[in-house]
Amino acid sequence: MKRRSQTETAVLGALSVMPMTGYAVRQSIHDVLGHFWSESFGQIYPALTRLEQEGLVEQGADETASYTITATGLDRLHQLLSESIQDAPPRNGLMLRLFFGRHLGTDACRALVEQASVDAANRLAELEAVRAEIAGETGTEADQPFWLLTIAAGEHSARATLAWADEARAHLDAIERT
Amino acid sequence: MKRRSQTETAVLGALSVMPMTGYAVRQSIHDVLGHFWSESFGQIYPALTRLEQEGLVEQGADETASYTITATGLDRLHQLLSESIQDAPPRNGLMLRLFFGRHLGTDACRALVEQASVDAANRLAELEAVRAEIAGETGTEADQPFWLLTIAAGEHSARATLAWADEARAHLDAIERT
DNA sequence: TGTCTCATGTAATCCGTTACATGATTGG
DNA sequence: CCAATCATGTAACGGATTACATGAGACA
Repeated sequence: MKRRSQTETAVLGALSVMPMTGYAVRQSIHDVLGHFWSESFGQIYPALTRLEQEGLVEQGADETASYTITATGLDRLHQLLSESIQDAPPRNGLMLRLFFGRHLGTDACRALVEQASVDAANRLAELEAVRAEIAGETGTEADQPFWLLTIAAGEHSARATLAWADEARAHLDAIERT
Repeated sequence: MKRRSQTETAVLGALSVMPMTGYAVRQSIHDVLGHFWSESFGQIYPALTRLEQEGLVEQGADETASYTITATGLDRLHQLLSESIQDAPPRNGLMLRLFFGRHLGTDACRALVEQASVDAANRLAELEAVRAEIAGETGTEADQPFWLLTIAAGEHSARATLAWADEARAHLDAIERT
């Protein structure tokens, strides 16, 4: 089973919130979904062209060159979202390094754990900022409860990393004492 | 800055534990590191050829066709592990769907959350099994503390997912009642 | 004898990033 | 007026999966 690109899902999703230019699509995915998703211009612009050819989005002929999602586009979005999740194979660089940590040394491992801990703390702060940002938006009230769902997931994940880092620190000390 | 493949790191790492065939390299990465890393044959075999040409691994000319890591190979492994982590851009299919959950409907979202919860519970069980498996191994005592470090990370992550799922269930109920 | 696992490899294909190219508009 | 941001695209490149092809040995 070949795995299909999910770029069009993300683009249609972004346009389902409000009409936007391609640039703004990238912007909003990066800013709001950034902890869970990413798209590059090299994907977004060709995708928009395809979507327009299929009549799923329309480029506002008015002064704003924004794209608007059509009724068919909304149908398609629903359909795409319903498809089974295809997860990318895991590739966790931190875990790869720690797994072979014997060859890296406990000090370097400790540094990696510290870095992960700091990153998680930053992520927590950013998620808090995003939460505040979307709560202040108007016109997206119906979407917000779902957005908060994903933010909560990010927060749980970040806090889990912090807790693990504490454990790992002690663990590494114990390794060194043997 | 172009992003280099980390396949050779994974392969050298696997061979640093014990000599193996390419098939067994894939096997052990899949079985033990499976929650954090993955490699396919299409990557492993060409990588082994390259590594052999560079003198980082040697194919045992004896009856076993296993590859053995050389002293230079160990140096290279250390060096590769020390390089800065390059994280793949995030692509979380579950979060993408929940984020646009308004178009998916609360019932479908609930099903996604349930699935994630079940998956996390399974992951927890598998990690427990891996923990038991490696604890019983001999000849890998020096590596085991580091392996346990990664297993702990997986467990924290899985438990965080379970906790989030509980929260999400309640959250979705609240959405529906409005 | 036939199927399953072990074992090695290659070719097609695609996804996605990065880099490059270009231009309009805004604001200090 | 110059820099930064907004805006749209394309081409090159590389990484990785998937599928295909092949064969040996085990074992039932």
